[in-house]
Amino acid sequence: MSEPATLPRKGRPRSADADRAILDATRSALAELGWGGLTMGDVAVRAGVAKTTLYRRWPSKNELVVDAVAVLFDELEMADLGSLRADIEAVVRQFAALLALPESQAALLALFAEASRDPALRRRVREAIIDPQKRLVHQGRAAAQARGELSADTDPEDARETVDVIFDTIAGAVEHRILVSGECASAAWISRFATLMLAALQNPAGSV
Amino acid sequence: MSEPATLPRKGRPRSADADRAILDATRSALAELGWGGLTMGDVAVRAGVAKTTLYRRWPSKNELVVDAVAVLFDELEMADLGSLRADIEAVVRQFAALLALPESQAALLALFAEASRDPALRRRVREAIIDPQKRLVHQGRAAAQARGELSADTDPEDARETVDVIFDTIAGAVEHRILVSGECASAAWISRFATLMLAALQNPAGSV
Amino acid sequence: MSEPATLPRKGRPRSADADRAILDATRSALAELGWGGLTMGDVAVRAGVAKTTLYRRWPSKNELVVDAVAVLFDELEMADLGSLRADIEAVVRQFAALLALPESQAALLALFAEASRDPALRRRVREAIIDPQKRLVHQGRAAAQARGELSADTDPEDARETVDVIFDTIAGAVEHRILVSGECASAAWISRFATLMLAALQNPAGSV
Amino acid sequence: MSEPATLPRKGRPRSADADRAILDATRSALAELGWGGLTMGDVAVRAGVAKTTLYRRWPSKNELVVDAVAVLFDELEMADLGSLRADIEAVVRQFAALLALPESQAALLALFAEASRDPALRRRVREAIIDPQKRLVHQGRAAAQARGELSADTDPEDARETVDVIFDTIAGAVEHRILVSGECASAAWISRFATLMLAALQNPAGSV
DNA sequence: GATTAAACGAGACGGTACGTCGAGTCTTTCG
DNA sequence: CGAAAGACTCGACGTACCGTCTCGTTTAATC
Repeated sequence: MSEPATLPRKGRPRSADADRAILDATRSALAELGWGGLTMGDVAVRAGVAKTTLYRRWPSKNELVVDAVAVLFDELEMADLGSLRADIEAVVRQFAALLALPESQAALLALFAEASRDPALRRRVREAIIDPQKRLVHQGRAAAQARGELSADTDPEDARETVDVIFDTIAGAVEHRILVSGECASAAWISRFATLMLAALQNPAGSV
Repeated sequence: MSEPATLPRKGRPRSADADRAILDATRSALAELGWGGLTMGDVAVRAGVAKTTLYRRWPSKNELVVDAVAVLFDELEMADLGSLRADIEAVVRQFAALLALPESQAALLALFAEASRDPALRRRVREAIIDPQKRLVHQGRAAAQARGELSADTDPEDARETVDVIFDTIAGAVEHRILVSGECASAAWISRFATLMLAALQNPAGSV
Repeated sequence: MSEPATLPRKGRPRSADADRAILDATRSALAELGWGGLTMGDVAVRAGVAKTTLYRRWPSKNELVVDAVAVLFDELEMADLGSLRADIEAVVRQFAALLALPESQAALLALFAEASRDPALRRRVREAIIDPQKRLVHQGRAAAQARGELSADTDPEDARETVDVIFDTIAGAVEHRILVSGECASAAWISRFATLMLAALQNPAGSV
Repeated sequence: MSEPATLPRKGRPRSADADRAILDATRSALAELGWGGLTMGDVAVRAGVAKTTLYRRWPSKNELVVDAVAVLFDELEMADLGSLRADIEAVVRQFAALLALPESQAALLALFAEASRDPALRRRVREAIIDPQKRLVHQGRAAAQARGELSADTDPEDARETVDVIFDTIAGAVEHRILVSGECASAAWISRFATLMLAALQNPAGSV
């Protein structure tokens, strides 16, 4: 959760085992029971830990789930596969697979829902989960520019906002498909979506 | 909840006022307290109605909220403004405004979250809220084709799937922007997004 | 607990069965587990009732136990046995038997202990349990005076205070013997105590 | 707690300051919060001591309170004031004053209550608190016999039992008056009670 | 003066019960 | 019969203490 090298505080130190067991228990309970069925008491039992121990570390279900789920997103990566289309399809496939996991399925939407009322939680979700993924767009664009598939950026500020819109679009489309519609992201859908994005990215002057 | 013209049963008829009062109360409670803070008891009190009355009409919190929120989406419409860009921007603006309302803000995500575990609810949400909006894409494409901005469909099946992807992309981008990121959809963002979509739609063979 | 004939209020009336079951459960739990081992949750389970139902009627363990125990004291009575000694021994024997019951044993002291910090509870205990027993002293004195064993009262105020002291002495001696010392009130002890009291009562001017 | 001259073991010796601070803290916490409100953690904090230190000395709340309270009773003494009445009144006054202290008020009854379920504790309470006070009765009787106010003992066994009953009666009456009824032991009440006891003691043949 | 073993503070730990709250059902009386 | 009122069961909540358990840190007696 934070500074790895905290000076040795007084008293009995917190058990690292407990931390791990709790997060694991949270993920498995989440997958089995969904957000609504997830209870702190149950997580404590699964983790073989007292409820108090759980509350000592996380003030509420929300923060616990953020931490339990955030780690899943760290595995996303942008592998340079030689073409922009291949890269886009790969990252969409990864993201779709992640959202299709039962533990993220229920957790993410509920987390977003809670976050919509709790600015602190929203910040936490964005910092721990959302924003880190923008790096994927940056990496993909840089690779494509190196290959000559995309033109170079002119204005850095403009580039940043472009990245934002592209990220919103890709993330949003997959989220909507998987989480909202509840349909799977088939190869055909991914291909079609990649086609759409390629056209969009390679023809920036489509307007006016 | 349904059959508008049920034959007049025996005994005291159900009060139509109550229905209206309950849905209004649900929406306002939702806006004030969010999904988590919404209680059936509170809705009953706000509506000046007994809890029993409430349960007599809706079997649970979820279905009640679906009905309370669904009506908001009926107001979306695709006005032909003379150009595809204008039409896209207009519909995105409407959708963004809708999602920015406090009562939908909290409700939608929570509804989607519940739906992710409850197939019946998911179907209900899709039928009442999501799918009806695809008509907007159909209307917009038809108008643009009439204007010559887009080429005509060749294969109807292909067209259907294309509409799906486009709908997923537009809806998803706005949802992500507003609900997940929690940022407003500024005029600049909308313009940028419209540019992206125009490029995508008008250059279908962007790949290879 | 209160007016037997409350006008029929609206809503579902409280279940009389529940009241009875709860008080019975309280007494049996008390006898088995003692005050310290008595938990509201356990009482609820034994009574086949939800914890909420229990709290709806009694705000805390204390008041519940007062009500559960008070009824035991209603059975005490002063039977005119023909002599003051016999009457004293009989009432002491009854009181001792009552205090020796496992359910009163633990409950009374704990109740008195709580009452020592809570004036409202103390009043409740006195009104429901203690003071009603003073009637026994009054009855016994009246009978003895009728028999000529005791001289008649001269000053009614003086008589009242005398009754108080006698009551304090008798009740206190038995309480101390049973509850504090934890020894049984054997026939020998009762006889000896009766002798002491007779001497005290029949020689009011023992001092100078 | 015991053996004043334990052989000096190795390692750091226990702090005598801590012992004192803990007992003081216990008494003051008891007076302020009563038995129910007394927590080990709070005592530890008040005493400026770790909870561990506390448990290292006393196995539980009960034993701690016994020790904390017992000392108060050591101050009771029977001063030979020249007449049995004066002696009785003096000792009753002392005892009443002791029971009126807020720290004993709450502690004693709760202690008795606990003891009623825990034979070990009961023994401890009797040995540390109750029985030592019987010496007062012995002393008073001896003095009165020396003065000729009371006849000499004939049978030592009979004398022992007589002392027991007298002690039960005096202690019980004061306990009931102060702890159970919650009324103060006024000079008038003490005088009246002394009269009663004098009559009882000086007319042993009241029966038959 | 160094060693050493126990006492110490701090505080995390597994538990148990607390009293409250919301969901959804059931049982009254009134209109 | 519908509606209002409110009691009902159930189960999770988050808190408070319990008594135990590490930790790292004194502190006196012994070597």
